[in-house]
Amino acid sequence: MTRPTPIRVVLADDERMVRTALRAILSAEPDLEVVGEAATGAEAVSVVRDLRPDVVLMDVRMPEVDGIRATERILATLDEPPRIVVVTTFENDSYVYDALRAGAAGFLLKRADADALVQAVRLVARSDSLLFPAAVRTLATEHARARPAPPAWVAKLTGREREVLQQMAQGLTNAEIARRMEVGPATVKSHVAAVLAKTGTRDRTQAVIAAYEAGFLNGG
Amino acid sequence: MTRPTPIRVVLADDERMVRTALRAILSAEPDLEVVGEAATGAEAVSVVRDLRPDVVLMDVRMPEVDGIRATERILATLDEPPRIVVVTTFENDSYVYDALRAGAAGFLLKRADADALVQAVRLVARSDSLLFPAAVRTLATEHARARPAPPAWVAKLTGREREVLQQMAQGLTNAEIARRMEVGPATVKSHVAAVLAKTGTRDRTQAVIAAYEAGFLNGG
DNA sequence: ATCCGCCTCCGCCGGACGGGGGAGGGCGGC
DNA sequence: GCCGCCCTCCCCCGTCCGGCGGAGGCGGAT
Repeated sequence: MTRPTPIRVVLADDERMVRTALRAILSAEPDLEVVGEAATGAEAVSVVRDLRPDVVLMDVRMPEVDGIRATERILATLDEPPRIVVVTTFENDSYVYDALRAGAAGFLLKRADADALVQAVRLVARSDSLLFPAAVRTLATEHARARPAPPAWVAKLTGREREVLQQMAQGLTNAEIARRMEVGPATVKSHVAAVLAKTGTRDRTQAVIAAYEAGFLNGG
Repeated sequence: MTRPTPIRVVLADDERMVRTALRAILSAEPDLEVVGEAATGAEAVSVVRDLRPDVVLMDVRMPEVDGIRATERILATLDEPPRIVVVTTFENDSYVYDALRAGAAGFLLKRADADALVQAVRLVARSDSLLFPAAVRTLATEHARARPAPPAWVAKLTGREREVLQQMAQGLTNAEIARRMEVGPATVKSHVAAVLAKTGTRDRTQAVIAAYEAGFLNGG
């Protein structure tokens, strides 16, 4: 169960104190060995290239090149890249998502206790697991809807116009919408006309398309 | 470093062999204790309610109530719920996403080795970390476009009909489509009629909606 | 050789749609 | 009080749309 060769770790963080602390924690474990350190992203890339560690603990915030970019570069240029664990201070950091995209094997908070840190390193070193804090659940459940900026017209619609557009997007005719909203067909026509004007579209089909692409629908 | 009370684990899997294997692996560790087992999702909920374990290893596929639903129920009903690790056989399982949504603390593959299993249990037991295999990266980067199975009508459309539907989804009129495709307006009308028939819709707006919801568009 | 599916077009018709212009009432702000 | 916004509804009219039925050509399958 004890492995012959220890897990080789590189630390990348611009603060010396952090590196020292991490080294102290990891060195206490017989199966872990800190083989190198880096204070910038650029340095991290070259150090990793030279030392070929099994795991890298990578701070997100670093001079010159940040941890995310350094991660991308390492994974893109090395044949058998190390597992990279991205480390940050704040949980709600948007870096969580960036780290995922960059190909990081894990994401750790600096406030994680020593125990969790050590186990995280061991885990990523030899399994294909990813390791992320609770924040990713938010991203996943909110469907990570990276809204590309909702078009201006959305705010300009009145309440009734919104309702009408919703129904249009269900494929209903004006008459059907009128029945559902318990108003006259002429009223619906007015609202539809207003929607077309504000969305800059010429017919209901284009308006529905605009609604879809604006992410205007509730539970799309 | 050794904790006074062991981590209490409950196993939920409908196959006895799997439970036995898991129990064997976990029992070999002095700091882990398997306190109960369940063969169905419903049983899992009640067992967990009674025994209050620290960690639950939950199979996705189980009779009566599947692992995902069982997870939801446990997390919804208990005040201090255990960390739940969802276990499955296939990595590309859509269950990965469901597990995230349900609030699972981790996701493990049955082919994971004993070492990874044990460490995963230890990790989730006392940190707020989530643990997921590489599959989540795909979900995250592909923006988790959970295709709900492309409707049958997609395959039934002829080449021309597809083209026409694409243009319809751009908000073009029949005349415009005719010009772009360099055919007569009557031809386009025929294709549109065919599209409406095959999609089971009554007008172009509904057809476009169907196209959007089917993920029919190229780079939507 | 025949059949069938696909693409191409035709005419006719009723209904839905969208543009234009207008009108009355309610409600809040200046 | 008056103005402005919103919601409600009205008429007219031209256009687009979709349903109906039909037709010819072309190519692959049997």
